[in-house]
Amino acid sequence: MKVSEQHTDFFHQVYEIVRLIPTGRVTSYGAIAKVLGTPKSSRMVGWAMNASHQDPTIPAHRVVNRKGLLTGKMHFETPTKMEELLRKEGVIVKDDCVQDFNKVFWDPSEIIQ
DNA sequence: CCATTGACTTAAG
DNA sequence: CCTTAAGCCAATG
Repeated sequence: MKVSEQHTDFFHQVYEIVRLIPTGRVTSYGAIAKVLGTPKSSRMVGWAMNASHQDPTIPAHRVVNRKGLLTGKMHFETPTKMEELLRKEGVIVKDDCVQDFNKVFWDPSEIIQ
């Protein structure tokens, strides 16, 4: 494997997990980072999302911060695209914040078991 | 090469 | 719940 690629293994693993997020559910950057074994590298998850534009199959709108705040909405095609997509999937969004975050939150560690 | 930034999180006060 | 501070590391200037 070549290491001097644009995407590291970390990025690739982030993409895989994000793709596995069920419709109508969301998860956090930290949860993903934790599953990957680097809980302190949640920023890199966010950076991976920023680079995920190269791959449209990645539902980046299902990834929010630990408070359920749509911090990355401004990086979409339009600032409102993220919450529009979430609402379409049944996620209640109020003031850029996911309501009932505890209910819709999806822990990536469930698929690892 | 050094400094700053950023779709973050945790701990402590 | 709010503010600081620290940790994290790729990307950018």
